[in-house]
Amino acid sequence: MIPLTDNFGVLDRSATEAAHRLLGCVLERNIDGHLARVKIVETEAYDQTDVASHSYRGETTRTKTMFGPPGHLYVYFTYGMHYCCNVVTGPEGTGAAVLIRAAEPLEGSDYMARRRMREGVDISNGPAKLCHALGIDMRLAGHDLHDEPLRLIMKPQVAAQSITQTSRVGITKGINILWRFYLTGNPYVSKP
DNA sequence: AGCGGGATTTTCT
DNA sequence: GAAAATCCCGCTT
Repeated sequence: MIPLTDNFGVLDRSATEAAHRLLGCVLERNIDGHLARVKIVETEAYDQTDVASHSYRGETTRTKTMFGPPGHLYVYFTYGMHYCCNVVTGPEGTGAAVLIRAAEPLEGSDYMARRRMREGVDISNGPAKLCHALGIDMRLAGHDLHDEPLRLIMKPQVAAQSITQTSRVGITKGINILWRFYLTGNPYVSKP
């Protein structure tokens, strides 16, 4: 049954607002007969006005998903071996997206630990670790997060007082803006 | 606990 | 040709 209101509507906002709202939301991955569920605990915002963003120089083959509708998945391959995933936000056409940097396993942690060949926080305390744990690669590039096998389940907004806001990680440009958000004290945050 | 380098490929200068 | 929205291993304190 189709819900009366599409709760993905909150993603049709600026990347920074959406980055707030995505904290505490759940990613549900169906893979290989397993169900893996994780809670998002760390995010970063990017948009076309931002020198650190892949969308800064406009739409390209690589970044076209970022300029598409909110609620789809922008996946990129980096450092020759890692994948990272972003949720596209709004307004559509502005090249805005939120990097999912870390998440806390809720279900299927044994399966994810096996994929990662690691245990505990090392399962998913980083953007490439999370993608490895959930089996996210270019096959899911542009995927609509309403649909199987990877769904985003929106949750109520987390209280502002439990969110820490800092500079983003791993970039050399745009370090002056505080577009990284995480759940204060959560052990799965990549770099507290 | 902290630093340095290697892996490995896409993208831009 | 070099940097990159990273991770892992090994060496040094």
